[in-house]
Amino acid sequence: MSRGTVSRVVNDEPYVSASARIAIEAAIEKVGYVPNNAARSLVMQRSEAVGFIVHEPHSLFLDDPNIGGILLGANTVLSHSDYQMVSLVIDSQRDSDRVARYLSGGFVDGVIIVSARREDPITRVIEKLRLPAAFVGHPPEQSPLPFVGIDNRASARAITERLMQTGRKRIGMVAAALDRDSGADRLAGFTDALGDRFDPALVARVPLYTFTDGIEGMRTLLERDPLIDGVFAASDAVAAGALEALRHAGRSVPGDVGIVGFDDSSWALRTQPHLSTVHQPAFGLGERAAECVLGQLRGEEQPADGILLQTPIVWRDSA
Amino acid sequence: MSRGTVSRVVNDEPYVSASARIAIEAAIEKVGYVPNNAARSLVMQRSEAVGFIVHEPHSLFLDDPNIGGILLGANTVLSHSDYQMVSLVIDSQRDSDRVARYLSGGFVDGVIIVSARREDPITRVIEKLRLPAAFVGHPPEQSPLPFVGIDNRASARAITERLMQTGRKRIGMVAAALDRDSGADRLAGFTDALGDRFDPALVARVPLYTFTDGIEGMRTLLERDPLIDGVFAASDAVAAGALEALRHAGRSVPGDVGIVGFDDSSWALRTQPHLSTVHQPAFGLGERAAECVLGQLRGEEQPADGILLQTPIVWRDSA
DNA sequence: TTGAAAGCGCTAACAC
DNA sequence: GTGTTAGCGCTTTCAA
Repeated sequence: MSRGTVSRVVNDEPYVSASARIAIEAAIEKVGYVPNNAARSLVMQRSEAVGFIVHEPHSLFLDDPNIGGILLGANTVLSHSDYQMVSLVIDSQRDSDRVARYLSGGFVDGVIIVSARREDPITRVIEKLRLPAAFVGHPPEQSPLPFVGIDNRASARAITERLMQTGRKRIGMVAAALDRDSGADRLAGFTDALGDRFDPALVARVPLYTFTDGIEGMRTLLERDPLIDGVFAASDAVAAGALEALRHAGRSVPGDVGIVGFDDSSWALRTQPHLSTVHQPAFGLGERAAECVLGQLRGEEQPADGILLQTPIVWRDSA
Repeated sequence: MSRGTVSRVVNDEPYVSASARIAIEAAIEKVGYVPNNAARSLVMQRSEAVGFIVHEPHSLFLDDPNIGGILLGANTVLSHSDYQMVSLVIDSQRDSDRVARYLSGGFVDGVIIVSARREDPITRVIEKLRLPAAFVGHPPEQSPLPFVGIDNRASARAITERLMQTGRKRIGMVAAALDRDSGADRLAGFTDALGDRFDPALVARVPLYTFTDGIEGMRTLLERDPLIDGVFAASDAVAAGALEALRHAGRSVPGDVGIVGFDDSSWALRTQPHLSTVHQPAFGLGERAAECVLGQLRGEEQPADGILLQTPIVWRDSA
């Protein structure tokens, strides 16, 4: 039998006689033949795989409750269209360069990027290759690449307003990750909501969306104003940390202090009391990003502005 | 210039004149040339990539604090040797088949598997291809493949004994995931430690290592014996759930009840009080698994028995 | 319905 | 030092 006929059998194509098909299938079984995808993707010029790139520092990767949801959402959609999701973790410069090479190589037909950095070689490579892509969160500035995200500013504003409606007088914020769009936008939304009542002294700035930074930030706030009675924490993890600090300081929640978070992650139900927070649709973000890449792969034009998903407020017991 | 010379330049090989090198580099820049890895890996017969396969149901994937650590540990080692880690998530039969095809394709030179299932097509493919592999946790039965893990049984026994030493009289366990080796082994270790004092009625069985199952299990235990004063929870997440149930029941910890967990995950420091638990070296497991695969890639023979890592007890405030 | 042949983009061996 | 050539394992015409 010739290579051509075998290829037809393997790919379930027509124009193969039943006898030949059976003979070849038997032979495949006997020899333990497995097709080589590298060769196939070389000639087909596609790999049927989509990259999922996570660019987070160690500590954050472990702490971030959204990444898992985004990943699962993306995988669900990709899997449904029979694409293999391959996720690539970047946590060093070396990783970054290697992933850039990997993408260049035709190992993936498209890519989903979670939390890209400015000046990332990855972004340049994607633009140069014209690789179908979708960013989750904000795309790098000036980049014409499509993205799916949430409106951090409006969401932060909405939950802060809700907190104000509970009658709190001195409302502060533990602002985190101000070097990133999400962090800066959440602070902006907080400022929007407070308007004239905004007091810069009641904003504690911490580097990351983590539990420990939450403790730290809340301590600072308590030192600056012991009478503080409302807090917007930049994320649920931060809120959980703040709760811990408050407990140590002997303040009750929501009695003495009302506190709200952001993400509606698994943290929200683990704290005591449960957190009032903004729901972040992690799974949905992953799904939409995957659909966006798949759409481009099919040659459909995508909306240039990006897609923003809804972020309902979930009101529980912490405020 | 010929293809050969260009290839030499791209791969930084000797025997290229300075002038040619410069001319070619300029041309590469000008044309925006990017090498095609699929073609390279076809001729080289290797891809410089190692697969990281996670086979967990949705809910567990999000809740399991170890996976992130294992992943990061593996990536660190792989990255250091300039291998690309590509992680593949399986959460459906369809995923499983597709990953099996992916592995067959020469897209990866080796593979690390976290929590494989028996009768998984993945395992068969790996054996058939003789793909260098390492399992994290227990390998499937009868499989000669190397693995790295911990001694769940001995660790469970050790922490239970420690709990007994605090003078508790009625010690129970919230046992989870008994369909998996880790879950079954932890229960066995608990039984070992108690010896004659073991009372089957004081074991609550729940399906998963989750917070909610922890609540459930603890409730059951409380119903069966309201005077229970010591609990070994099969994981920290389970312990956190148990703590929640205890709080609702008005029991103090460690006053009325002493409780210990397993994993030493981020849960352990988020609960109130902090958990006494068994440290699971997630990062180290990932590192060793990666080293094991890399070793095979270099042609070194690996220990057939598997590697067990140490699991020190971390004693805090919950018991 | 099948076989033969070309070629995907690259590396490696060998000649020049 | 550099060009030439022969594949890597597959799909895809095109002829038979």
